[in-house]
Amino acid sequence: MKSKKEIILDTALDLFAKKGYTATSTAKIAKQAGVSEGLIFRHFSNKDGLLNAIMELGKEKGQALFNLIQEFDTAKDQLRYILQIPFQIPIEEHSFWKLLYALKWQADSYDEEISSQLSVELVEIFKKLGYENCELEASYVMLLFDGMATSVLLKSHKDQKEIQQLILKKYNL
Amino acid sequence: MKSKKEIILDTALDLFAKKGYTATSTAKIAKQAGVSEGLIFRHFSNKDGLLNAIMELGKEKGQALFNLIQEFDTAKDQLRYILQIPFQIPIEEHSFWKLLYALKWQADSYDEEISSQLSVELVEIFKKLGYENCELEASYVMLLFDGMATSVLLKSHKDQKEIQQLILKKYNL
DNA sequence: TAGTTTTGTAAGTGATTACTCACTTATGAA
DNA sequence: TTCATAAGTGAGTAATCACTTACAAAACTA
Repeated sequence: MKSKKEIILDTALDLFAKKGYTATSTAKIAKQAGVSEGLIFRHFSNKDGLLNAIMELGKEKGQALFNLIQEFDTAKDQLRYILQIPFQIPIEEHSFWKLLYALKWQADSYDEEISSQLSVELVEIFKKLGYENCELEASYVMLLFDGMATSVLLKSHKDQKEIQQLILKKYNL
Repeated sequence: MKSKKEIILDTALDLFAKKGYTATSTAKIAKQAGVSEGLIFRHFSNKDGLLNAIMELGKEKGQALFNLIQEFDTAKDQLRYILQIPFQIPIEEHSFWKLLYALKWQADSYDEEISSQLSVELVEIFKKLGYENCELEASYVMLLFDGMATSVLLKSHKDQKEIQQLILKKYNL
């Protein structure tokens, strides 16, 4: 059984992802979570602290996805894995990724840490694959990665398998 | 000289793009614009009406960019033009596009009209270019387009010329 | 010039905001 | 049992929210 703290975290993530951070009041979170509003501030220093806790938990799950890159032996396999990450984001984690991507457009972004790490790994992969301008090709894939994630998180799900195939084909994977 | 109505529109766009729609109060808009808060509601029915007026003005400017597609004779020239649109968004229109992309992650999106039109044109272009699966290739370019725009609007400006070149090269343009 | 409309302001409105406070209840160790 | 701490509540707080009202200045029209 989930603790009330966990319920608050889940509910806040759900509402932040659906309605946006500023558009979600602590009163609404408390009501939907079935707890008193005061309890939110017992567990978290303030509304920002609640958001930070959510992003910290989500980042750990995201990190797990990226750590798997190293498990693949060849650069080709690693690239194939990276290019399909956006399409395999678990349903249960959709809210977190949606919130992460929505927050990118506000002042403070939470995704720089993760994305810069991915960028570094991509450069290494393209070096191994013998590409001319590895940094540039990595930047392109980062851009493609953002586009894929946006498509998965916002658009309909029907053509995604085909698009995924097309992208892998473009990199001879 | 700009009318106070125009100053309100400019100021609201600036703040909405920087801080987000819900995080920007009508009081802050009035203060930065140097007008009374009441004047906002004299010119616009409510805060949503103000946003709608901004998006309507911006959409016209955006439409002008897309209408230029038809000015090019060959499918190749049209595709070349489309692929560089995100890189040539005027500085003065950055706020509008940033707001448009930020709002995509909230409930109601304003960009479907524009993007669906672009999608249709891309399918036609790929038909003319003899591509196998034109709808799929168009979806891919739409996704790429989103990634490019995001990169231009949020990231540093230094590598963008090179990325633009790379993308054109990938389509033999 | 007189009358009408438009543009603008200052001071409000009730509702909602994030957050606090005093207090009660549950948990667990000695 | 006792005592300390953690978990939880409900009723507050001042500030801010979107929006309204009453009224004045300015601009247009006859």
